[in-house]
Amino acid sequence: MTQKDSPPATDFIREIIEEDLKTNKHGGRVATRFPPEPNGYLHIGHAKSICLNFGIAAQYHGTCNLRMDDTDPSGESLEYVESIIQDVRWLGFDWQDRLFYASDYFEQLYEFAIQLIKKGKAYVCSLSADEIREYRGTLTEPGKESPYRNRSVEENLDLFSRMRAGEFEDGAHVLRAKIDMASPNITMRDPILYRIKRAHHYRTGTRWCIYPMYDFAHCLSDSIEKVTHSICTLEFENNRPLYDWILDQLDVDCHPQQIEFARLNLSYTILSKRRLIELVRKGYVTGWDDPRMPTIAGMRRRGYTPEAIRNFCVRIGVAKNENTVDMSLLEHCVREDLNERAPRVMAVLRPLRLIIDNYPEGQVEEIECPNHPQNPDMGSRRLPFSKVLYIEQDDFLEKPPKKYYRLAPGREVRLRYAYIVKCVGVVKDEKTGEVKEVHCTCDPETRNGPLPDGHKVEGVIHWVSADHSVPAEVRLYDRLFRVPDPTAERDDFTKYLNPRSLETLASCRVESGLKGAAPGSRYQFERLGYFCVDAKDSSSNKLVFNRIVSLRDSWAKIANQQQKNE
RNA sequence: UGGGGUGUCGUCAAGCGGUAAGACACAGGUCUUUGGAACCUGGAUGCGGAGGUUCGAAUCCUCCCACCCCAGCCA
Repeated sequence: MTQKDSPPATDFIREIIEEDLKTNKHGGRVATRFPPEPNGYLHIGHAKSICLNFGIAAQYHGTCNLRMDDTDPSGESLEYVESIIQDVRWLGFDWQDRLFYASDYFEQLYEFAIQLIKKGKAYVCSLSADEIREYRGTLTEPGKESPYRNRSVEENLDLFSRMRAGEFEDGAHVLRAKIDMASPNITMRDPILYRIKRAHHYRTGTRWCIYPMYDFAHCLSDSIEKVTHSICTLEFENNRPLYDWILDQLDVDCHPQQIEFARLNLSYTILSKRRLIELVRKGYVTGWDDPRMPTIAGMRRRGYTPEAIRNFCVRIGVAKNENTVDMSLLEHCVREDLNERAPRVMAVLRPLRLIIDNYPEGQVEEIECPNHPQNPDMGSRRLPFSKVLYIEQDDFLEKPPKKYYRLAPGREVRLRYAYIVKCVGVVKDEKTGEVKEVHCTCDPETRNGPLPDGHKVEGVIHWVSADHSVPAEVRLYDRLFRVPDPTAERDDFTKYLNPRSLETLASCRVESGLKGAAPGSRYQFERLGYFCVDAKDSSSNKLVFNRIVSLRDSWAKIANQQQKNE
């Protein structure tokens, strides 16, 4: 972690841990774990959990394990494992040699199941899936006991070992805990512990045809790893009695405490694995690392920094309230970080030729430009200035509205770090009326200094020398969805996809120094926003930049209001 | 109509019986060679509602209301 990360705020989980430390509940030990299922990529919601678990471990001098919760072979894969490892590491966390897999515990878990059977606390049930559902009862009605509930220990042992041996069809039997079919908590109505599933597991291959369920595997995995605080999300609150029940029946020397917190929701995006997979599979995005995705991989490619994401996770807090955090807070954290560290650079996204009529043809001056106006330590560079420049199309308007103080006929504007120029003419396309060129004169006295008579120019615009700049493609990314909560209505969330979430600008011009920029490096394009060299598509022949986030644009706000008032 | 949770500013979120932190967003302003950044100011007489206890309640009690989760051989 860097120093600029805010100090970890306290929260109810840390309070519990501090209390436990005070009472020496776990011998002063703090051990957490982050247990993703490798069936999808990690997203910003996982980042909250990662920061919580690893953050707590670091803060209290404990440990945090990375554990693949891979108990359901369907959908799990090595690709996901590798992405998870990469993402957690990229976020800045280290589990040293404690990368674990629930699938590594299959043998132990099986033994625990035997123990349960021997204690008369589990039985093999031969009801069909439909029957089990019927027997389970409803929210308001108690369930019925399975006719197989009172099989003898011997029979259960025999059946269970034959389940493992592959003697039965998928679904023919399950192992169930013998708890209470009348429990008001449905989780406790003889929950299924093991199912027969002939599926290839990405790690254990075909060694197993029975797989433990989450409730059975999770608490025991925690216990095996000697976790002290098992932090999970709210939807598992109903499962906590079962978590405790299983550990209470078995002969284990570690009984972790499960604590639940509210998962993160973010406006203008979705954070459900199922839906993210749908976006990828149906091609709404280019992949898990599409820069519009709320995945760690997507945000990394977009140019977000781990520091910004960690800081965001600190600032959103940890509590039990259902919450939807404003996307603007994430964007704020990204700007805050990048403002400090991104070197400034000149880039013109939508070029408009600006010709300085009174500037000598062929003359080139070197203009000294600081790489960061507030931080001289970041040095400076020299930018070529010449008669023909490119400026931003937005920075010239023939009929400027009120409060517009950029270039317009007869108006003056400062070319950043260079001269003040005055617009003396416009060349338009005869047919379309489109402005093709802007002609200006410049006052040689004003080079990078105040006007001689002291009067100031309000507008400052960025520029690039036509002959000395290089072409680039810039991808302008915006929010993935056009509404704050795409899943609010029951209908298809994809209809709320923002059609303008990506705009590709193919003929941008950037200062030539950017030619050798390393993939992933981040810059502020002056007055526009923060951009990074796309790690996948950019090359020395074809520069490709991603817009990470725009600068706050108070002119856009004014212009918007003016439009509304009309 | 069962059980488990949660309700404090637009959004997060502190508060733990002594008189409503902070952040983002928003609105004004200062400054400015980024309409950026930075800085300043403004906002809940109010804590889901109604009662009660108390000198004193967001904090304790009672009742009510709203929302979320649970009926996968998913996690």
